[in-house]
Amino acid sequence: MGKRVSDEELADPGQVAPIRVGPGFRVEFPGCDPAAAEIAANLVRLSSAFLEEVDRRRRGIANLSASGFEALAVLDGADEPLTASVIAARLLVTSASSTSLIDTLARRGYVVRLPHAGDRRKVLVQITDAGRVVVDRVLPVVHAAATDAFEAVPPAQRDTVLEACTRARTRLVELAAQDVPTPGPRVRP
Amino acid sequence: MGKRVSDEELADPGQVAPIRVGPGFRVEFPGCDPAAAEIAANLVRLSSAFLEEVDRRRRGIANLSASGFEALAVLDGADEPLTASVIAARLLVTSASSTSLIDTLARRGYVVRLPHAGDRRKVLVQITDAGRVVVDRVLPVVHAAATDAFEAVPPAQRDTVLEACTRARTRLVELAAQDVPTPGPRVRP
DNA sequence: TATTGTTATACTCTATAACTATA
DNA sequence: TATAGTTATAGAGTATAACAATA
Repeated sequence: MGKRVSDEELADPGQVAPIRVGPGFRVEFPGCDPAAAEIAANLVRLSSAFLEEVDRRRRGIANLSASGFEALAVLDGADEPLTASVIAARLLVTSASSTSLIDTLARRGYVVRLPHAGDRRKVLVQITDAGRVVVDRVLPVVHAAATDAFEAVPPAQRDTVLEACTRARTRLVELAAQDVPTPGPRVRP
Repeated sequence: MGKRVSDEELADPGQVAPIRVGPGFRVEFPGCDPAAAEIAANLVRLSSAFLEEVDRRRRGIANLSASGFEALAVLDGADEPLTASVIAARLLVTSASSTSLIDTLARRGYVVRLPHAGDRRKVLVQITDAGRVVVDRVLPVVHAAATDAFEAVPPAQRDTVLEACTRARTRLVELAAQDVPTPGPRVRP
């Protein structure tokens, strides 16, 4: 039978409303800001909807994961072969994951491994012509999806969104350097 | 040796700047909007940074994937047992993935499977007390992370961000219903 | 000794397809 | 026949740990 789509998936009546939290939020989660929760929920939902659309458009181009496309784009943009560890760092994955990702790309003929002249422990990963063809087809698809999705946002709102994103990311960089805080308990409704 | 962190990860000088596209964008990707590309990049980056922080805070609570936590939250919020297919629909996964997810949750004692009284093909999934304990610990962590990350966004900007998110999501719902467009070619710089 | 990359192990998640038991 | 859920299969991704070659 394979993939089945259940009832709920068809429930969207064409109207998209902002995700809001209920009126009991402040009581249920003392010390938490309902407006912040709403911003977070809406941003995450939007990001995943956008990535889904990108993925849908990308599907026909090559059978690669998001990381696979990203690695190719990084290699194409670098204009020179990169070591496995540099790729791992750019993609924020472990060296082991990087190895398996490069394995996949090499198996498909999108990259080749070259010995590093100066340091024979290192491996240089070079994008092939076939890999460049994939990048040339993928990047326009991604940017077209962005254009289609965000041209609905008026220019006046764009700077505000960019600034808000930057503020929040700045805060997240700080938070990541701190210990995990213990939040107050949930007060069940 | 295990997980190693490479040089580049330490490269952040404490300053977070908006992600911008280069001046050659319009030439390289004809018909695409550089401002849209910037919005998209910044939103996706922010969303993933936020989810990473949530994941970091969530790690100590239970050894579950994001889908695992989400499924528990859905079951907790529903206030009644849900069928496997309803869970699959809420989480936007296939019925097969739902089965394996429920397997994992059941193995850990966070849910139990019950027979459905009316329709013996169906399986009801019920959250256990142990599962509720996990939800009670996870939700405050998520909302605290949102509060910490987004309190840096001034209230005046919040409504704008929410509105922009909703506009873009509306557009993405429309796009998802259309055929994948063929974008113009990339003009290599 | 430290570092680079690979391998080994184990688990999760994904998708598709076939299968069962019901309806 | 159609539906609900499971199982089978195959692939990709994750993390941790151990390892060989090289520095």
